[in-house]
Amino acid sequence: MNSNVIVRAPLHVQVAERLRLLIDSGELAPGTRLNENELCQNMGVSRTPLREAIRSLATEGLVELQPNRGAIVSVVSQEDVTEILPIMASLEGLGGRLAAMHMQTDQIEQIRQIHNQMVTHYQNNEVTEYFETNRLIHELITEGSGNQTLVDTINSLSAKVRRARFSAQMTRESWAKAVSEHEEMVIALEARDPERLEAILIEHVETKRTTILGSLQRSE
Amino acid sequence: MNSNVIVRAPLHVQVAERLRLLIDSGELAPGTRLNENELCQNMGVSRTPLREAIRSLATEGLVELQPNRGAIVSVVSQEDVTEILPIMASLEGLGGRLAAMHMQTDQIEQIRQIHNQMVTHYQNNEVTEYFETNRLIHELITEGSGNQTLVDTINSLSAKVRRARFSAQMTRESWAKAVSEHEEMVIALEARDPERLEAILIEHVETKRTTILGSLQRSE
DNA sequence: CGGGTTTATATTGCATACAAAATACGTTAT
DNA sequence: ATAACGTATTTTGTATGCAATATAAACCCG
Repeated sequence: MNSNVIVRAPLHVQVAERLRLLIDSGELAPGTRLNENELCQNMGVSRTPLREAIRSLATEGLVELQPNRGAIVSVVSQEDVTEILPIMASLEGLGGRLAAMHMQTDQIEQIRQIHNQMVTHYQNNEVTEYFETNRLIHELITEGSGNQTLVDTINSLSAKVRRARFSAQMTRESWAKAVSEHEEMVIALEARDPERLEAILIEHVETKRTTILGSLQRSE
Repeated sequence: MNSNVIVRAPLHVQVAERLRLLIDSGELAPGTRLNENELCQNMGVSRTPLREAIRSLATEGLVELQPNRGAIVSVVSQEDVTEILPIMASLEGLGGRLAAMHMQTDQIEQIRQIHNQMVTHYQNNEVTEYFETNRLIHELITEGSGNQTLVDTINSLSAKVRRARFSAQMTRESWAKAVSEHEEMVIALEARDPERLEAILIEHVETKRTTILGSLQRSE
């Protein structure tokens, strides 16, 4: 009998994870060339698993392969974000609708608590903590849909938008609006009102879109 | 000056394409083990590019990696389909809404023509041709959204459902319903009515869901 | 004869080696 | 001085080889 065999993840998976982190943190900025030898030395692996990892990231869309010239960290353009946000709106809306139907009461209570934390961070002007709790709430609602494929799809899209790093600069105004929408979200969830939660989430992403485009305007 | 340089795709890309075809056609059935040596010999390449291709397919979800035991063609379960269809509904709905706003008149006319062909195939009971024209119409509408990310996302999900091969057996009744919904779709598109087209598309995927689940019931 | 253990074989995982292409560099010619 | 060419170096692409793990087979013992 051995039911709990320990299978440590293959190297190429570990490497892919690490690369994902480096890209997500911005340590590997968009447009950066991935030099295989260099990365191999840094991570202490041979080129084979590294290259396998790069191929994976390429199909994920995180890097772009240039034949005979290696891979670069893919750049997320304004157009990309413009394309992605409406999709996110639909999907988050769907997730919210399903969550309002399926979530357990204690799970909803948990979200309420995290939401309250988020509001505190907002009031204290703690941007990083705000974004983190914000992200967590969206994640929990989506997971509350019970639809893993939906969670994966949203995550993959969300990662790209996040990497664009347009969202850092909110105006006081749009930030307030976002928080009030979040308040409404939790209320709709507590009332288990699928249609309402869906509508709010769609509206919420729309707010985000406006914020991002506004920030792009200002930065030109 | 050389603007039309011939860059032939890297081996691992070609191999991935070929594998995708084999899986999609059912030649490599779900659950089949991918033996590296065997495939290498068949395709006349070494293991390195083959393995890179397999990694790509794994992140696409077409195959499943089992550490130290290679890869198997992933099996699309009933649960998977149940998860995917609501997502498809949302996304196709979104695509339709955008398409109704953006598509050119001649593009809409083209869809009308293909639609008429499809109806003929329906009347002549030509199942294969029906499915093909059907698929083409959905593809054209989605592409009409002008949102490439949306097209890609839908295609990736759609591929999985198609691979499940539940949809082959429609009842006369559900087939008729599907055709009539398609008729409404084209009408809404010609009227450039975004909300209506979106609603029909969502309803249409719901019909598909019912059909598939019904076919699953019967096959038990 | 059957269950379990050992041994052999096959298969995957990773590293290295070689080939081809691209980039960088230096030289020459204008 | 600069542009263009050719060579050297780096970097990527592919193949092969070795180690580790899993599967299959043979064997032993009850």
